[in-house]
Amino acid sequence: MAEARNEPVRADARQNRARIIEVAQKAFTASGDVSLNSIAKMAGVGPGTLYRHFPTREALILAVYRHEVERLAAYAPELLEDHPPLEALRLWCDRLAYYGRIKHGLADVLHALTDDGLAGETYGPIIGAVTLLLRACEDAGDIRPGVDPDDVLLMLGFLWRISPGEEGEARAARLLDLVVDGLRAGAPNL
Amino acid sequence: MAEARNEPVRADARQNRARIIEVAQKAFTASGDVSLNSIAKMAGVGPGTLYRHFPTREALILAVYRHEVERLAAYAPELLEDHPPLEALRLWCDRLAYYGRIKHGLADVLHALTDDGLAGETYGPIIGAVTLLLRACEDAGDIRPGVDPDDVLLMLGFLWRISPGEEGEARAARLLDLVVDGLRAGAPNL
DNA sequence: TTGCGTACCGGAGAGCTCTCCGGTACGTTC
DNA sequence: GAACGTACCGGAGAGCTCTCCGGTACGCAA
Repeated sequence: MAEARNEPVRADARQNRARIIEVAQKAFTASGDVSLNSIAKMAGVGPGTLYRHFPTREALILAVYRHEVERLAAYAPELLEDHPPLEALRLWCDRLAYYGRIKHGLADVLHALTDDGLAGETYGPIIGAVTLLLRACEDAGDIRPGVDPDDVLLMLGFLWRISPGEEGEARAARLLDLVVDGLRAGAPNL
Repeated sequence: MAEARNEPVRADARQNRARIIEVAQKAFTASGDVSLNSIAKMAGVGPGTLYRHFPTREALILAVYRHEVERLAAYAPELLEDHPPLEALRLWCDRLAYYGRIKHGLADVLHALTDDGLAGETYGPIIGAVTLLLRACEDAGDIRPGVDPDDVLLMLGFLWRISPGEEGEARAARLLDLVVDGLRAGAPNL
């Protein structure tokens, strides 16, 4: 169970690694078939550097994916500091939706990787984030008690199936309103 | 159900296609990561020709695989013409074993393709071949009646797990003797 | 601060994938 | 058998992947 993430020792190496991931994220979401060469150039490093950090294309994609998940999970506590719980929940869902639509573009590549322990690595942090938000909402009395994080994610499953674009944005927002409204404390049913 | 195999119209094109498959088969079984360039060169055609017939590496591998299966299935009736049924069965099993060990080398690549309707395309012809051989043996009274082709293939499953090489050959032959002996008419048990 | 060991950088380059297109020769028609 | 349309060939080449290695500068110790 030793979490063997290969974080470099030297500061410049860590910076390079982070910059590559950042650039790769934008590049990959724009189009799936970007050359690793061009990503290296955009990140201001040589091909050799990129390939030392990420030996294969898959490795880079995986790193981007992991990074996204981590940021998404870390976003929940940040939101709770600056917003009332229910609003934080709603904002977080917006971002989850955005993330879902983005990931949709990478789905082809990602699909080949899901054999690994990727699913667990993904849903763990995400469920943690949802749990945190729900508990805050419950404590504030904003939503009905006893809402299960898993249920929320289940309901939010549709976000993954909305394709990116102008229209998708609007549609996701509309459906999210419905879901969040349904969770509210004053909601009629049940 | 329209079998849309893209057989070329012109004779030279068909020859080229066949030669490429033949060369690719040898090349792939020798090592999985042969360059398509070198295969084209070995087949005496330009890269352009190879890529027109097989747009991607996967397509070529798939074609090789299909070709092998077809030849294996066609081998059964050939054997029955030249040999007594039980001997034919045994010879066919030898070849199945050989094929199984070869395919073992391609397993990595093949694994990614098994999502398609490949399984059906494989086992259909193979089961047909086994059925043919078993019926001939039954008619000749060489084996006990009521042997199911599926059962035979099931028993022969171990062939796929024997790795290629000198030692593997001998081992496969020994185990095959056991199985075929078990099928015989005069066998004691049951 | 200076000096040292080494982790790390990044460009040159070999080799591959895949495309484009002028030329060739196959099959057909008369 | 001769002439024609086109299916097909195959090499040149652009661009990519991945490696190797001399050089750089980071972290550390004194």
